[in-house]
Amino acid sequence: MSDPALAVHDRLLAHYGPQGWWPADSVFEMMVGAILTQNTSWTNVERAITHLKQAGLLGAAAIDACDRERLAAAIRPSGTYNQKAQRLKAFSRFYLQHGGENGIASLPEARQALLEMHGIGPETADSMLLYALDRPVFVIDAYTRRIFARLGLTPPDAPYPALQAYFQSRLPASVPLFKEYHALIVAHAKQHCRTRPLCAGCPLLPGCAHGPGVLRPAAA
DNA sequence: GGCCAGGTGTAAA
DNA sequence: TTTACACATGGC
Repeated sequence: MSDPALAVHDRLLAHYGPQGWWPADSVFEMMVGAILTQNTSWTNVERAITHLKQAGLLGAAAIDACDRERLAAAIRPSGTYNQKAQRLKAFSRFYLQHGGENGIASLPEARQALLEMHGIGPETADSMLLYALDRPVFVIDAYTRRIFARLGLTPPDAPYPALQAYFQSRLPASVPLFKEYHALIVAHAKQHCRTRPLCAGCPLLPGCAHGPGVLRPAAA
């Protein structure tokens, strides 16, 4: 009998297939995307990243050197662009000071160092650690909290560290597994569990309309 | 026109 | 220590 946390992953993977996260051309682009996607749809992040590329601003030195207003204008489609411009500049400085992703990756307390930066919270830090730096940390987002609360596996108000511990204590510490799992949760949430407080047709819920063990889209 | 998006930080109560 | 709000564009 496998753990429910692993069973959910297996069902999601069987249904949706590998998600291929994180979509980016470089490690730095991934980390930029992690900041840009804060409370923002990925399609808007893509627009912002395209603008950055066109402006020659998708590099730490370029972001560090450019005016905050110009950076903000480039990332405008991602929303909260003034905040994010400031955050990108702070992160780019951090990135340069540590000698790039390899320097950051070699920090024993990389997570703590990221969290100490203004504008990088636990989800952004863990997204960077998992997808950009290949550290086996499980990323918790609003979807994860919502879905697993609905499944009755975790308390709805469980704090971030408790949810992270839930997964990390039950799953093998595998970077590919953690990457795929978080991506699958997002893919599933987009399709089924966006609405609150309950998604009656969610195939992961007990007694769902699709019957036991069956995963397919809620749309008829 | 309202709600939501691969959150985070700050300020009231 | 909770709760509320600001940040802000774009899709549905």
